Amino acid sequence: MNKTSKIECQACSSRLLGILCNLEGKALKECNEHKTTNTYKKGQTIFYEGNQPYGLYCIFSGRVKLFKSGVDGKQQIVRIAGPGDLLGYRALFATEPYTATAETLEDATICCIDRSAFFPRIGKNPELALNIIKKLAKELREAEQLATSIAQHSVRERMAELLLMLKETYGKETKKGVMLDIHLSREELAEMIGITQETAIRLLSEFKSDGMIEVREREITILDLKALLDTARLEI
Amino acid sequence: MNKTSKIECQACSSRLLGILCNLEGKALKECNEHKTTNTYKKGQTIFYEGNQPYGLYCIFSGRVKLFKSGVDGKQQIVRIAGPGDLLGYRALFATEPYTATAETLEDATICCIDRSAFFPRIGKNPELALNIIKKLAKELREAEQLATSIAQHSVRERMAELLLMLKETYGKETKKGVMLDIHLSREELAEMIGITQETAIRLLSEFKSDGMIEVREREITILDLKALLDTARLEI
DNA sequence: AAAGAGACCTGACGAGAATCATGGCCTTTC
DNA sequence: GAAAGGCCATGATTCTCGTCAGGTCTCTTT
Repeated sequence: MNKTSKIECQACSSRLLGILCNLEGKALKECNEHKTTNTYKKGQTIFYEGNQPYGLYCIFSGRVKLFKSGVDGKQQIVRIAGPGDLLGYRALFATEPYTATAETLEDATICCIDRSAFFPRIGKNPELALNIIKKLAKELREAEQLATSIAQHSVRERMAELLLMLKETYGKETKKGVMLDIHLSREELAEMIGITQETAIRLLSEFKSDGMIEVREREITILDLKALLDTARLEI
Repeated sequence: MNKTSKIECQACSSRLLGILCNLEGKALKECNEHKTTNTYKKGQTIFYEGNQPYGLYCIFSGRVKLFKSGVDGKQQIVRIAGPGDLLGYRALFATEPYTATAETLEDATICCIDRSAFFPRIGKNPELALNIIKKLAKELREAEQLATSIAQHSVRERMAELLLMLKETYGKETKKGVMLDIHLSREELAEMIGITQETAIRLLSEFKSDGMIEVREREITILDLKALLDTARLEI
């Protein structure tokens, strides 16, 4: 992690993507004054599960995975965040320690806003409060969906679901099909849906030989969307 | 479901337990004027997954389970709510349809506040907004915890965890140990942790013969807390 | 009293997925 | 250039837990 020249909130295009999109004027200036900008290499940890939050992280560039560690070192990825997303706000608002570890999936630039500069803003800015509420509501739905999926679906169904979910956020149309523009290892894919690395590899091989996807290195392209939807057994 | 004589928010002791605890004066009066009070028999449905929310439910008495239905009718209970808790606010704020079905576990009295009377309040009342944020943050943590638990822990560990979790909210100290003051069927216990009814029954029998718990009908008493903690393999 | 429904309990069996083990390929490091 | 380590791949084996099937008990209905 390195401190770099500060990114100015006022001119930050990433900010407009996330919760802080409605901040302006004085509020924005104040945020800007109470923050530092850091760069991280791929694989670096931003904060650890169990630590006390002392600030709010706002991603300028790069992607970050949030995961919980189990007893035997096994990890469960609960969320992937990108530009404009905030990190650690759940813990901050619940005034609890972090319940997950944040680690960069790629080289990243991330700002850290001092908690004392941010917290009081919520009361003064209804739009900000509503944005936070909406974001939390969305993440709650997704978390409940994940739990239900792990509990009720087979590993094959879950892998198909995962690819479809990744497509929503990272899908890029190409001539062949929809390419997933995010590089995750087989192990990380596995950790998102609570299966082992070996099983994930086997499933991807199956999907590949079934002609549903194409895999080159870590780049996955969905060739047959309909077959994948059938495999996921999702209604609609 | 029956309409009954309205419960006055101003005099409602259950309200103080939940998100609406800070409401007062004019705001409270307005809420009170735009709501109806209904009574439900045990096992009745309050709202269905997929429906559009048109109001906010506030529990006066009784307990409610929220669950998602899977493809083959299998249910996943995502939360249990009681007096003072709000229902359906996640969907309301995310402006989505309900993502779970709400059904009473006991006879219950529940008020329904018109959405148009509640929504604008958030902007005007920072404490209310902060309460909602905190509640969502807490539920998000619990949902992520559930997903991780189902993904990483054995059924035996999960059942021990579940009993410990129920103890936090519903535990009543008795001479023998801590009695869980909530009546759930074996199937409902199973649906909370993503296992089958048969497995749940087997596990409870095991726990009983190991002397960790005592079971009389649907009343479970924890006799050996330490053993249960060991079984759950939770790090304190 | 008989019949039916619903919750609880137990046993046998087998599929699904984890675990263990091994090898290949590629990149990094010395 | 050899060694080491990370990631991917595949086979063999193990075992957890779901499925199926049958049975008891209680309570309600006819």
